[in-house]
Amino acid sequence: MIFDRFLTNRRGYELTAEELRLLDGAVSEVRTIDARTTMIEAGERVTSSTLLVRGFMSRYIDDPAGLRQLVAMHVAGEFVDLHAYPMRELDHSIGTLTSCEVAIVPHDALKAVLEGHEDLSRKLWFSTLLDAALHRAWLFRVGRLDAVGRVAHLFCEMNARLESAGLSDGETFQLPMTQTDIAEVCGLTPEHVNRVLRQLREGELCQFKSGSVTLINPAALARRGHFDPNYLYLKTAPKARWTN
Amino acid sequence: MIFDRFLTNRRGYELTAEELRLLDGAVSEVRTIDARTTMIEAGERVTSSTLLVRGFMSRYIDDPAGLRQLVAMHVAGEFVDLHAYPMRELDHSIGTLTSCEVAIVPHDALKAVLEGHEDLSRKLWFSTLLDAALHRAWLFRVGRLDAVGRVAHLFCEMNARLESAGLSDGETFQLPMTQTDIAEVCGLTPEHVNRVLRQLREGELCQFKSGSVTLINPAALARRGHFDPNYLYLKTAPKARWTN
DNA sequence: CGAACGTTTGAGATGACTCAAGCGTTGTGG
DNA sequence: CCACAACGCTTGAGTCATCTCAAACGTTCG
Repeated sequence: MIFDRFLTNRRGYELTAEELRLLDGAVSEVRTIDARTTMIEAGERVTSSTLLVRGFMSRYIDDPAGLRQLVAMHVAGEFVDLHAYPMRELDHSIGTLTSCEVAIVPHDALKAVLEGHEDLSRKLWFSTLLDAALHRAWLFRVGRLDAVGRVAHLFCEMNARLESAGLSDGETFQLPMTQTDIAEVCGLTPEHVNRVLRQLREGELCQFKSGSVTLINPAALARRGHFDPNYLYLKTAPKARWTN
Repeated sequence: MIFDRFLTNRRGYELTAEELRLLDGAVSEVRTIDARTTMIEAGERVTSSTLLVRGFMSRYIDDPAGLRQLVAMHVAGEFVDLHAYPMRELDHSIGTLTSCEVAIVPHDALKAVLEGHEDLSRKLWFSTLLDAALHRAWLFRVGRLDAVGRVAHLFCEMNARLESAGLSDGETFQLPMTQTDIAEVCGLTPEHVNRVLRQLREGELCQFKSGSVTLINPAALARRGHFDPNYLYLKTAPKARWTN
């Protein structure tokens, strides 16, 4: 069941068995993509969307001047570019961080499946708006938090999302990003991210080492990052108690 | 015709006369809201969406610590919170900048109208994803540009959007924001915005005075703000030639 | 073994912030 | 109709967070 993890633990949007079957039936192909590969280039016309089955992907805006800003991270179970279905072409690029397994859903097949299934359509619509909600939280992060707060916020978010996907125990999880990736998420320089990580470690809030995060004091980390998981629309809050 | 301006000048998404009629028919009420009023508080359950007919609105995230980050600006002709239709409750607040005229579209009525109208549904879906594309561009702005670049980018975007709405001649337009509003969009302090505006004026790029922007050198301003209007999905590019 | 890449650390520069004060405008109530 | 409060704008001085540039180190992989 390819779509097994899709929209699990989301308030009122979980798929029925029938809907799961429909989406699985729309998959044309499952394939593997190497790590650090561009899957879709900004401006490309797209005729299928991609469900991430295993691995980590990111979406990013590249500037002619060479500036890069990550605008989204994706974990297993998420639709990476479902927004390409209504939009047809993308304003940003999409690539893998790790080696990834992805399921391809042609837009023709998707259209056929959605015909007459208004509930499922709304759930898919919702899932693209969830990404928008994350964009907003990311805006708050880079617009209003200091460097330590930004990284703390990112780690809290990834923990919550990975926990929902069954990929974090609420304490330790794989996050295969380089310090440069973190910098491109947080609007910082890689050097400064390095110093920030040391501060988080020395402050005994969390540890980041070779693509793996350990939360030492999750509540304090959440406080430091002004993190409130509400924007994730989860049914059950992350295990770690965020509110104090 | 309330929806007259909705999705005009968007590549391949303009409404047919029939669709326009359908949407207009779903409006339950048109009313006026005072300036500087909160229309929807974050976390509220919402059962209708709002088309902005006249005026300026903003969406923002407020933090318990008092930090505020604007995540969207809205101009006449835009659906301010159509995403509330699939999402049911919002992760952010919505308020007016100026006095506004808004059209209320109850979700029941909307649902009835969309039943069987897959094309219109996709256009509405698209319009919510357009907001997400703007979020991404805003992320690039605050994550990767310096203060002057951020304000320049904002002015370029607002010019392009207002031009599409028939509210900018490509040179001068109303933008009824305070310097504090601009700061809350750009992730800056109001004092620094003041200095940035002086720099833009003295560099003869643009002028901002009592809620009105005048572009003096639009091409140079766009360059300074690394502005590329592609993410707006416009059919016709803004009048000012952005590419040098 | 060497190249490429990611991480770590340092020193110095600087852009943006903080705090503080003064000015102009607007709206309002006495 | 004036006075004053509230608000937004402007400017200055000093501080600090983050950046830039540079170098060195570790690890991985061909």
